Amino acid sequence: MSKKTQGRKKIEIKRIENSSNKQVTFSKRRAGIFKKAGELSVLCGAHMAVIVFSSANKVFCYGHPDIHAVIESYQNGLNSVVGADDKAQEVLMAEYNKECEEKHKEEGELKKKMAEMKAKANEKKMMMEMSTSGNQVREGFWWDEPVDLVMLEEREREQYMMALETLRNKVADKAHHKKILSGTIAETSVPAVHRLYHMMTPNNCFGTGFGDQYGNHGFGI
Amino acid sequence: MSKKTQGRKKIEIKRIENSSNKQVTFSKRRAGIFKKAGELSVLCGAHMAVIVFSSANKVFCYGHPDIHAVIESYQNGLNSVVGADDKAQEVLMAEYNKECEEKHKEEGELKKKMAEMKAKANEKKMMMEMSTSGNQVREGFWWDEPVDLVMLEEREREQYMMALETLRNKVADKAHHKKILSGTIAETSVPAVHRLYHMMTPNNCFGTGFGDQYGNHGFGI
DNA sequence: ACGACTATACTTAGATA
DNA sequence: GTATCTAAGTATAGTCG
Repeated sequence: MSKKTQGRKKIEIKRIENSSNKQVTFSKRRAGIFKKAGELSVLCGAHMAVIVFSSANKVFCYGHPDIHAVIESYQNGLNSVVGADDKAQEVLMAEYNKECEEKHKEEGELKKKMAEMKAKANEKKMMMEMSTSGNQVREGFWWDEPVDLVMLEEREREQYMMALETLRNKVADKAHHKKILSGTIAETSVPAVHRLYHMMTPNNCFGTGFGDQYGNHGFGI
Repeated sequence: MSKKTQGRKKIEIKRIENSSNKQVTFSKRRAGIFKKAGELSVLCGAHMAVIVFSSANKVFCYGHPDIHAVIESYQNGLNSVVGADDKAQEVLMAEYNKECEEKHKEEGELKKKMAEMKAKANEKKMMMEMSTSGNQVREGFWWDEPVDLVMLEEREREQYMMALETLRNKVADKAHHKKILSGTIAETSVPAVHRLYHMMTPNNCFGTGFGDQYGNHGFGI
């Protein structure tokens, strides 16, 4: 019998012109990279940040242990702790890493709670979509899709933000960590953007995305 | 005849305890991620930034079309251009993307020049290493290894910095782009770090790393 | 547009030098 | 610390529902 598919074909690494093909490839490969990033973080304890803007300017990101902290470290070269000598820095870093590990464990619980809240939001979103269009309902994982905070009831939204903030502050809100990490949650570092929403990726990702409440690939700024 | 190797074994995704094993895995997988990132950028025209800190706090990064611009976009949500309406923003973004493409082409030439300069630096580095130790000479690609600017003659170093800055400013140094991108090259955003050096990864990466001139995995800042 | 499938291309763990 | 090799593990291009 003949083969069911041709299987994977070799492709040249150059701009994909076919737009829908490009969109599919983007989704698949983005997911692949985030998975790899997560694995590297876990396997090697590497701190890292990945930010991806789709060609439609939608943002996706991954960070371990905390994307903002990683970016800040990158930008400051951990310079905010200058003054201490190398040994002191080493000690600080050891403590910091230890706490990151602890935080890692706590994520499990928080993720569950967040997942529940997201589920609620997604239900509402589904219902809205069904009532506004004939499109099929999304079935992907919650973390693959930005979730509109707008969709959450005010109180649920607050809970969600709290959960995020708590998680973030678990590590950040300590005297010496305040020197390494600064700012609180996204609102302070990502000011006044209309149609702001938050998204998460599988592991430890606190990112910020821009788009409209319909999930369009609109010009999301 | 028996098999030469066992081949790849399945591993659990959990912290690798064996330190040298971890180091090897880190290098391999980091390279893998950067390659994937480069492919995603090219295939889908995605703007992206990847920052990785090794557990020894060495930094590696990748950015397309410009890591600093991507980070800034992420942090600001392109907010610096607020005031304009959506349509105007769309036009700006189209222009911006177009210029990114142009810049992309110019990179070819600049890369050659930089490669030459790097080659000089590497020669010197090799000679130093040979005279100070019996270690074998590095044979990897120049972009895989941070290069000490210290190793460059003052004038060459200046050329190198100029090349980087020119490239960066090709896009950044326009009236409306000044609103989107800001700052110049690393020195301004990564202040006074001892033993500062620059590194590049295969595609369009302008990053900054911290370490000593011997490439040690010291506590790098 | 998205998910499942599957043959194939690609990545990589472990061993070795 | 790195480079290379190979078998086996994974990611994914194209296709179909």
